Amino acid sequence: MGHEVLAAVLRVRGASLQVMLWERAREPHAHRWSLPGGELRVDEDVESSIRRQLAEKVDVRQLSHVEQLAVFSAPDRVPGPRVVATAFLGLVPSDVDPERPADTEWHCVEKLPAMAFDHASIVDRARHRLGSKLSYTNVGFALAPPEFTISLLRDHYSAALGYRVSATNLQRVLSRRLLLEPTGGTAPPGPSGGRPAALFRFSAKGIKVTDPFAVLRPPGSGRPAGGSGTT
Amino acid sequence: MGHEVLAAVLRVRGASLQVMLWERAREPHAHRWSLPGGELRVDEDVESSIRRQLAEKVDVRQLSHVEQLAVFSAPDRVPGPRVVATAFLGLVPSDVDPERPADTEWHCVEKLPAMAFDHASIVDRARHRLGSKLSYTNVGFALAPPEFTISLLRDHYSAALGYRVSATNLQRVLSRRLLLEPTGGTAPPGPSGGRPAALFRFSAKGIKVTDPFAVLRPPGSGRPAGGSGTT
DNA sequence: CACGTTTTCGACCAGTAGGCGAAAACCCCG
DNA sequence: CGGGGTTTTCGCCTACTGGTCGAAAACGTG
Repeated sequence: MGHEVLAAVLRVRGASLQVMLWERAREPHAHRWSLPGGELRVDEDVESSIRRQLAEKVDVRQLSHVEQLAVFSAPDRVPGPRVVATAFLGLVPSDVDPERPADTEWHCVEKLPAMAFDHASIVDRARHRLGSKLSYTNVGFALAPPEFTISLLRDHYSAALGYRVSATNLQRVLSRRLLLEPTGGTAPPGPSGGRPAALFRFSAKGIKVTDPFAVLRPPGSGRPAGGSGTT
Repeated sequence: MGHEVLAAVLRVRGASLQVMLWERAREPHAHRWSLPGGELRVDEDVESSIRRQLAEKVDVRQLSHVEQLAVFSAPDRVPGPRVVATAFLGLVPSDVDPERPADTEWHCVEKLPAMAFDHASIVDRARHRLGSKLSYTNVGFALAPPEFTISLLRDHYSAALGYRVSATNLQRVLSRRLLLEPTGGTAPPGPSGGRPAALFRFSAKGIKVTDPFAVLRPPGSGRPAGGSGTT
C-alpha cells in the first residue's frame, strides 16, 4: 500500500487566494492539474517528505507555514494500486514570487481548472482550514511580507476569508494580542494620493496563538486577549 | 510500507479523564500498553478501518464521536518494517461501560502506564485536542449521557480540561448557543441532600459548532453567539 | 489652496464571559 | 415539624470584546 504526501500551497495575489498547481503530463489524468507532492520515502516522516518535494517547486525558505491537514484514504481515490495521501496546508508570503518550473502555475481557488484525482477536495479543505485559523491564530502573518501596512493585511484577510473585513477592527484585534509592532516607517501613498500608511511587523513578543481560544477558561484567568491561548 | 490506524478513546470517570488501553501480549514491547487499532485493509478508508477495529473492543454504537487527529510517521516509530499511523480521537459517554476484552483497561491520562511505541504522544495529542475543542464546539456532549444535569456536565468539563469551570457560566454559555433543552425531569439529590438538579438534553436545534468561531466576521453578521460558527 | 483620497483614531453600542451572592429546593436530625 | 446543612438555580454587576460610524490627519493633484 503506497503512501504519498500532497500540499495545497496557498498565497494571496491581489484580491484572490491562489493555489500552486502542477499540470500532469502523463496518464492517468494527463493534462489535469494536481497538487505538488509525491511518494513518501522510507527514511523520512511526512513533514520532511512534503518539504523535500516542495523544494523542487518553490524555495522552501519562502514557505512561511506548513501544517498537516488530513489523511485522504478512499480506496479508489487514485486508479490502480492503493495510495493513501497525507495532505498539507502550506502558505507563502505575498511579496515573494518563487521561481517555479514551467509546468506549475498559480490558480485562483475560486475557479479551479480540471483537477486530478481528489485534489479539488483537498484544496477545499485547505481553504476552509485557512479561513478558520485566520481569526484565532496568527497564521495571517504567514500571508504577508515581513513589513506591511494594515490595509495590505486587511486585503489579505479579505481574500482568504472571502468577505470584507474592517481595517479598524483588524488592527484593534491584533493590537490587543500584542502582535503588531510599528516599524516607524511609512509606505508611500498610492498614485491617487492619500495619507501614507504606517508600516508594521509581526511582533514575536506577542501572543502566539496556535490553538483556539478557550471560551471556558480557568477561574481568575482574565479575558481572552489577556493571553489564554494554549501555547 | 505499512499503514495502521490507532485511536485514543477517551471518557470521563468521576473526576478523571481516561483512555482505553490494551496490554500487548507479544513482542515487541510486550506487557506495555498500547492504543487499540491495527492494519489498514486495502478496501477501507481510515475512518472505516478504525471503526471496524474498535468494534472488537467496544460497542461502536457507544462511540459518540470520532475524528482524525494526525499522522504519526517517524521512520523509527515502531521497530522493524516501516509503519505509518493515522491517529484518531474517540469519545465515549460516561454512562456506558462497554463490555471489553480482558486485555483492555481504562487508564487515567494523568498517570499513564508504560506505553508502547509512540502511543503516549498520541494520547497527549488527543487530550490536547479535546481540551481545545471543548470550549468552541459541542463535543462536550459526547462525554455526557443523553440526559444530564449541569453539575455532571461541569464535572466532565473540569475533568477533561484539568481545571475548574463554573456551572453558572457553563450553563449560560451553552444556553446562548441554544444547545441545552430541559427535559422537565429532575435528578434525585445526592445522599447529603440538596436541591434536585434539573435534567437537560442536547438540543439538535442548537448551533452545531464544529469549527472555531470566526473572530473576524463578515460585516453585519451580528455577534459570535448569534451563530456564526462555520457549519 | 480647495478637493479627493487614504489612513488613523476615538467614541458608542450590543453582546459575552467571569464572579459573586441570594434564593430555591431538597435531606437529615433533633 | 422546624432548623441547619447541602446543592442547585437565578439575577445582578463588571470587564472586556468586536462591529459600526464618523471625524481628524496626512498626503497628492488640479
